[in-house]
Amino acid sequence: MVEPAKSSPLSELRIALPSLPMRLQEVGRFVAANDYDATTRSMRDLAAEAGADPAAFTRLAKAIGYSGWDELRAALTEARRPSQTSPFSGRARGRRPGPNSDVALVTDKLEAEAAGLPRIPAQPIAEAARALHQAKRIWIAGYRSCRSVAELLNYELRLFRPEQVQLVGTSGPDDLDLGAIRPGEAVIVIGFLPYTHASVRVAQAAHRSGATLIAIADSLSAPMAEGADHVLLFEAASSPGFFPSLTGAVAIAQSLAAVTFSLGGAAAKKRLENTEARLIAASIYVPEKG
Amino acid sequence: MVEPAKSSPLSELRIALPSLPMRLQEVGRFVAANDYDATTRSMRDLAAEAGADPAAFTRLAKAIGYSGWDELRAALTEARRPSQTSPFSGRARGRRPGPNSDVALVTDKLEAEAAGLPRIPAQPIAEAARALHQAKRIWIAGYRSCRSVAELLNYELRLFRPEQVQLVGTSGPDDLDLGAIRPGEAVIVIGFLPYTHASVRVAQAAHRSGATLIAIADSLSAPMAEGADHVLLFEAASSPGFFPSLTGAVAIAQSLAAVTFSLGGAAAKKRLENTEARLIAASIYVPEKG
DNA sequence: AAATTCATGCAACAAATGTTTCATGGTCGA
DNA sequence: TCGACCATGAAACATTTGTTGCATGAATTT
Repeated sequence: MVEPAKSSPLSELRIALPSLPMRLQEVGRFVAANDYDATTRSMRDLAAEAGADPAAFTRLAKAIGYSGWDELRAALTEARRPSQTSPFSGRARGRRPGPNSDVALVTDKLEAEAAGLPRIPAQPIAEAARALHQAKRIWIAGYRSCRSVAELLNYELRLFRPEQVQLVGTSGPDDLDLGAIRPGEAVIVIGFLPYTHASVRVAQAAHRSGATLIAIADSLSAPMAEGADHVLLFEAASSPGFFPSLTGAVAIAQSLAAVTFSLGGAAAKKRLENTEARLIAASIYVPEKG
Repeated sequence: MVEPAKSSPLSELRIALPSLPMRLQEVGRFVAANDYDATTRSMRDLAAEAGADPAAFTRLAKAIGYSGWDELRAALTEARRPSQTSPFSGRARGRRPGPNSDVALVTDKLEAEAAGLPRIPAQPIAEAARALHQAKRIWIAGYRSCRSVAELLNYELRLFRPEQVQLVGTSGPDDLDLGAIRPGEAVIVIGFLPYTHASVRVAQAAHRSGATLIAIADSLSAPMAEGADHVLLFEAASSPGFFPSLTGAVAIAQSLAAVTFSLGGAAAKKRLENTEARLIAASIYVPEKG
């Protein structure tokens, strides 16, 4: 089974979709949107639900290069087969470059990261959220790869606390912000090995100014976790690959935002709704189609 | 006879298993071990593989309380349906404010997101990575909450392909970049519901210019996924909380970067080492203590 | 305007599906 | 040992499945 790694039937479908007759497009979209039902229920059954002719399914399959609906369905079924977590397929060293080694790498990575998430301690997150809830103002700092996490947190918190959340270093050099930190405010610093000087400086400034310091880090001994009121730990090195994993940090950030929102109660909800209404009014988003 | 309150059909099966005739036990074990095939392939097909009589499957279904094999199969398929909300999500609704409810929210969120990661299709990621590997240049676009993912991807790819990766909209308005996209280049667009007009415009520009379009999205029917050469799906709505989850998107982004790096071979490794050496020389990082 | 191609729904077809019946062979109890 | 019972496989059954030929109507070309 050294197959040349045929691409997924769904992507074949999607590529061929625009060049198909209208009815076949319709059916094709239905299959793409309900591919699980496509693998389990019968063709006629699907046709009834899609409001189309059963023959259209056969024609669709042939149009994208299969001998018939049965063959397409078989391909979809294989594509959906749950990843066999065989102990041998895993991290067996001596992975040779080949069409399937990349897929194995991805599967390993996803599984490892999924395994890491439930190990994240929940209680400190809830406590940190309470601290955020009480803070008059929230500063967020993250550098290099962690900047993305900082921005995500900044974005989500601003949805319902627009005036009170600020990313460190957006309006000028970091130092301007560092001097502005006051007691009663909260500072979130995100970082993992190797730690940047910049993040450590933010943490120290927060500590000195008497603000609440929340560190999202990969270790209790991380320099920005020193003197922190809350340390939220994630596993950065748990997954294979050339780069430490940020999935855990993102999950923490989102949980933190979710709990803080939940603590905000009706007021937070109202402010979120206002923000969304404003975005819709500015036609930032594509209108949903029925 | 106290029925176990109709839990999963698989556990019903396991419970009734010991009290069944030998052949039915055999078949039952086969079904339990191959429940995915049980939902997709035909009864006779399974019988052939299990080395049993087709009738045994019908008898097994009746023996554990179903009207026939069809009904058992239907129950199995429903139990396996992917978009199924996790059994924990029921807690989310009737949650009362209390000291532990926040912790429960965090736990639920982390569990739900962990469950979503292995469901991410791995193959399309590997294929998209191959496309990135061959691309002369890589553009990355993401707006609003997805900007953080875009920046993460940008950061990681730049570690080993510094001159060839560019975030859309960093050096002026987006439109400047859109006109610069050429065939042979690759464009990555990240987005989920509600979709921003900006992301759709980038996708369309990529498509028009003949570049390879890679969409990281929550649905095949996302507007920026139309005409895309690769669509990488994640579940944005799978987890409780006020905001869709980006964990899946981040995991995809990191896997994509990892595989692309792996495809880059020795050259990529060398360039990554150079980059790191430069960062250390500039003393960006805090030196590790022994 | 006529001819042609093509998309599409309907209906008939052969093949495959799940179920049931029947004959067989084995086991247990009287 | 005989008879009742049950598990089991093979074959026959009605049903459902995927497919294909055909007629219709719209769109495109000549």
